[in-house]
Amino acid sequence: MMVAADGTGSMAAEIARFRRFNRVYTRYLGTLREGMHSSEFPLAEARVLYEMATREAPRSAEIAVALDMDAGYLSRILKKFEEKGLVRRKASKRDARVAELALTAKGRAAFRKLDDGAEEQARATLGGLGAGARVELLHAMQLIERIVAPDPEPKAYVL
Amino acid sequence: MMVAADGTGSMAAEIARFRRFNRVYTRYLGTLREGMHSSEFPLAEARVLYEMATREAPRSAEIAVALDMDAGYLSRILKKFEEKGLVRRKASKRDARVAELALTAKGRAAFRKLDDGAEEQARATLGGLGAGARVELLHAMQLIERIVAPDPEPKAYVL
DNA sequence: CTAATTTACTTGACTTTATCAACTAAATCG
DNA sequence: CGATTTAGTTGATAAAGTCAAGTAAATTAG
Repeated sequence: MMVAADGTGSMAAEIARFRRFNRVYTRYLGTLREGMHSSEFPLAEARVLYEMATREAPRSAEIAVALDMDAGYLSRILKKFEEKGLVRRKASKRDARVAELALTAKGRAAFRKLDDGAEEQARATLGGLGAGARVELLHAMQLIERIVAPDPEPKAYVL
Repeated sequence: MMVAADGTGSMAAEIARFRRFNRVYTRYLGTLREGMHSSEFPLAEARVLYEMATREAPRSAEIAVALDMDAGYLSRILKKFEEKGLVRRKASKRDARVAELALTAKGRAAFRKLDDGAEEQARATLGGLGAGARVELLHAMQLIERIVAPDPEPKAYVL
């Protein structure tokens, strides 16, 4: 029986490669040592800031969905941000249940700093690459993104 | 001035794409909700199990390096595993400082379960794809892996 | 050979993160 | 109106993760 004599690879081999990528990439992202090399904000907070900064009129529920994050947890983060003067919350006139969120100037500044850091880091990685490799890399990322982005399922097993 | 009228993209655009991939992928991996949909082991523990299961004679320091994980934290995880009967630790005859680690039968069983889950999950993702897309995806992953794997730097800013 | 250093890992002492259920309060539906 | 649903907050913990100090064995230097 002839299986995968071409470049296709057996299903088992494909699965192994897929999984290896996840391991390598989580390692690359530092998933296992949150905060260890303490950047100013832990990832969750940074991402909340990001969502706030890139939305017109951010609302808690939106952010929670976007980040797949517990609402209570998010609420506390937002409270903390408010105490630090990064975020303003005020009840919507329309619907008094919803809090209209906004970054303060200070919040925007904090975000900008993070954003610059991320930009810098990305630049450093891409910069060491050569135009060809860069194009390939970006192409690869876009491809993966298209496959993976629409999947809302929690991936419990990055192993 | 003509910039990137081909498919190349400006540097800024490339950076944006690179960063978006990281955001999408961390979301996909569920980085922001560790344990939320409680799988049997939190990611850190699962990965430790993985390292143990895939090494000949695992040692604590090796695993800590492989996973970029705090040694103290790892020590506790190992202790917990030992208490649960998943791991055996005994001092090396050679060097009494180093603990020779080994999975017990129970530990191997626990790993197998996780491993099967991961396999299953990977299979589900790949299975919904069609041979062509699958080949492309794996190819893309391999490419990214090659670029990213050798980089030991902690990526603080996935933003 | 002994004393200082280094290596390998463990422990104490916390701080942060994260979860989940219970709880207000406002809006909507029947 | 009363019953639900929706939005977000809180209490109560649990779990994760960090960092420094500590123990003990091995290595190195004098």
